[in-house]
Amino acid sequence: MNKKTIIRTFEKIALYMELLGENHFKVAAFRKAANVLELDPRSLSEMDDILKLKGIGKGTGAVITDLLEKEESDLLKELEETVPKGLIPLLKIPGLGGKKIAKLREAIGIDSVESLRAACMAGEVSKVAGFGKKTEENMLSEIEILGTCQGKFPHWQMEKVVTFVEQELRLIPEIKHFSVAGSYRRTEEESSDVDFIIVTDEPATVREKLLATLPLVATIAAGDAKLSVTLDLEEAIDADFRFVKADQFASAIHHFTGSKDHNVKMRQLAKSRGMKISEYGVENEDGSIETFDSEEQFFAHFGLPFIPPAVRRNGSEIDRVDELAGLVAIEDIRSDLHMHTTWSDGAYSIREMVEACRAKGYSYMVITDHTQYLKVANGLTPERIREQIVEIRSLNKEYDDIEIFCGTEMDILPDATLDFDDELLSELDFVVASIHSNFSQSQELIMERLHTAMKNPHVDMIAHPTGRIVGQREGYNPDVPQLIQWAKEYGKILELNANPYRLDLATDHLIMAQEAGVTIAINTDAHAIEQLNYMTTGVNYGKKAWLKKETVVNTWPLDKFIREIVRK
DNA sequence: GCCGTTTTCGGCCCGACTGTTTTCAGTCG
Repeated sequence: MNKKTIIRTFEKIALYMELLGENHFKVAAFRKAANVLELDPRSLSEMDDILKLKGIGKGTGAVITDLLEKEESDLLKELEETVPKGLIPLLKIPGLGGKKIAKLREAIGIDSVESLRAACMAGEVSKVAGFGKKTEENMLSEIEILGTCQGKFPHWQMEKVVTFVEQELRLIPEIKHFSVAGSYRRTEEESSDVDFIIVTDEPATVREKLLATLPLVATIAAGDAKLSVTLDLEEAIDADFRFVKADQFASAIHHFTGSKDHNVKMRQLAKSRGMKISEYGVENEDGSIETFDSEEQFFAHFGLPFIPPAVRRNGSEIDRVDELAGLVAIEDIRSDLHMHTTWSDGAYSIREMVEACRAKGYSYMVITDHTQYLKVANGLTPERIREQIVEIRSLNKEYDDIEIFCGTEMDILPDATLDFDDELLSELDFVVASIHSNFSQSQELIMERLHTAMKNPHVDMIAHPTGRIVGQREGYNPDVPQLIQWAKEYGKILELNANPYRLDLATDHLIMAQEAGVTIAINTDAHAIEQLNYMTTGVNYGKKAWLKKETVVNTWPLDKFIREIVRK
């Protein structure tokens, strides 16, 4: 028995109870119990007091005892026997929750999406008390689009949506100010929808203009306080717009940035002090409403420092505010250690990349073009990289405000050898090693390849360690804990690749790496000047893992970088 | 179902919108 199984059992129980239309506090209690275990850093064997945890009581405790003693839960078994499995997808239909599903099941025996579709078409649903013609029609059309809706969209895809919507919003003069909120603002890897806060005194006008100009699949809700639509872009994506007055903005942006758990925790905190948080402000005990000029002031009202959106996750961040000051911030970044030029598959010359990095105020940078194995990327042969070294050394003499290091992004070959020999590697200042081929090899082989790179004394960093593309491919599935252990053992840097397609390593692995004392570099892997801006996304993503400034190599001053990395 | 320096019952975060109702329940974020 392990913790994950217990957590999943609680979640299943909650799901089944929801389908039965159970009291939602009861459902929430099981979800909360799952959450309590999730948040506890200890493994099951390290927890001798699991039944005494806050949030675990008689009912949830009995489930744990069952699982520990006989590997299964009587309660879950009973629920699985009573609740038809076909009901579960019904919860995905917008507008349909536990209560309504329970009612439909009771009244006309609905037990699956298929039977609901049939009942709607036969007009049986509208005969059930509390259901009308409109509900029936809506359900039917929701069932039709159920399969086509993707659900989650990666951050890089959302970025395009956000940019598009922002352009439209700027064209509406009645909008005084706006900001994206929600999971996108928190730099979540994936989002299911996109939220905007709009400051306006004329919500109805703005609403009508948005309805007229945005490409729409459907309008979900349209009131004076909010507009919910499904946008007709490359994919159908839901968007929420909230209309507020200028003085409500700070509270609204906080509220709609979430996360849900962060908000719950903030509200509990407020409540314990006799205050009440809503999206419009903070209500004091005497009923007066306080508003704020900024989110900073909002947090200050509760004696808290500004909590960056990226770290607003499960609520535990509120107990960790003392650590915030030490977290990596974009202002701390002094360099980018991974980028490409026209020498391989980049779009700009070395000089152009240097100028761009100078414009960012970096004090050092590394040019890391691909190596010969990667023919599609015009990878450098030993001869060409030696020429490149000469060019970089000479260019470096022209600048006294930035140090340009000679590096490489060397391929780790499928046969677990490296693309350059040690003699050549020793001529470089910084060596990045990475896998770009044969992703489908066994984990054993993949790890052998990574081990070769790790053991090589000239290699400084492993780039995009898992090879994943968010929402598109899993990568080559390395044993990351083992990789972290090697990084510690051989003193190698692991990368947080800031390209929004990659975000690799992922949050949980970054946490693990930092705990193990492994250094991280946040790099853009830029193939063009604009992509150097990925650094912001990368840093925000790193905050999710509570990466400290000193953990992140490219926040180090130049002399420390030379001392500990280049001359190592 | 869980919790309690307001402690064994009554509340649990809060508000908008919709569709069904004639004052509100359900759903959603």
